Amino acid sequence: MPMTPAVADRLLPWYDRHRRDLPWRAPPGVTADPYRVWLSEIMLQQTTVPAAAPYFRAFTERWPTVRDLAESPLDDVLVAWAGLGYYARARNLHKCARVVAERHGGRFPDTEEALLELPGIGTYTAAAIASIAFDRVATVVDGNVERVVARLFAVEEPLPNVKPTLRRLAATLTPQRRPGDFAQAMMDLGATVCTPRKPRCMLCPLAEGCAAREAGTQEELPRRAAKADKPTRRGMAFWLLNPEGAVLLRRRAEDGLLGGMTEVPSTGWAAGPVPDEDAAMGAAPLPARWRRLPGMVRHTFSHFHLELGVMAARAGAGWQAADGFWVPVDRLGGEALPSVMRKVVRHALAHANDGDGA
DNA sequence: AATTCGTGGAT
DNA sequence: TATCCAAGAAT
Repeated sequence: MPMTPAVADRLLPWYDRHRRDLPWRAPPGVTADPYRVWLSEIMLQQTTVPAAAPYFRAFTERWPTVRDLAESPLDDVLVAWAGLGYYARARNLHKCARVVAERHGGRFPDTEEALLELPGIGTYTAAAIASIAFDRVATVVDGNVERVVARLFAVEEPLPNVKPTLRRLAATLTPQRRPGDFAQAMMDLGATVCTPRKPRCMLCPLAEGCAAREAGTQEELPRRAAKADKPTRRGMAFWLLNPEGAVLLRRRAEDGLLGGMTEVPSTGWAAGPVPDEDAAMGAAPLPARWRRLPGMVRHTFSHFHLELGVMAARAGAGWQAADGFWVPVDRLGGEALPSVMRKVVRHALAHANDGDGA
């Protein structure tokens, strides 16, 4: 068993020496802006630091305060979030900003309990904001902390079932002083030293007393239950270009996969083969001289693979689709196009001149 | 309680 | 190429 009270006493000095300078971090000793802490924590949910950093810079430059964000239309937020994934985060981010602006006077609540009531803020994020922005004693448990704790105590039971146990063990480590720094130190340790593969135990301030290291199981912990394999869904997308050089797009449903985002019209995505050209016609946004482009767009979502065939056609002047809108190809950067749809755009443009596609 | 929800880098 | 997985939340 590690000497739990000593963990923070060893980790905080390590943090003071190795603390990473991340875009959302205030200088040492300076109180963090709760808005920036909140924004970064939402962006970092299931997302790497390198992926989130440029989005964080763009958001804080464009929306310096939570009120600025609250006053912005949701669609602008979705455009800015496009490419970062898990788009419910962006919808909840906007919703949360409005709640904070309208019901909390533009200031984030300063307790875990109150933070938990806000959209998009769960147990992890509430604890992170409370500790980092408000110096509240809170147990912050993310994937890094789970890994560090599982190794420190040599917990053999697999995730995710063992999560409650890991949380209880983490709570025994949480210090009364500098809880925010301790939380960030645990996460930094997990990100840079106690890494998923090849942990650098020689550099670890907690190596002494680490039960997994003593048992030699540090590279095996934490164990994880086997994951279900991803099925493959397929569909056909429709690339329709009008005489002005604009492409037909539409908005996805507000909820569910890619909710509220912009898409190239397509058939549904389902198990089975890519629809043949005749079958796809029934789902085409408009009748036209549709032609199958060579190749396929492949993309992997959180829980399934997608293979998308692409058909292309030219629209006549003045054509309109019931639920679609036209966007000039050179202005697609201003649309809320998720990564999979940017792949479709790239594929269509790449093959636009293979025959009559363009 | 088990599913759903993205993306891209590392290995 | 295939798999893993990263500062999780909502339902």
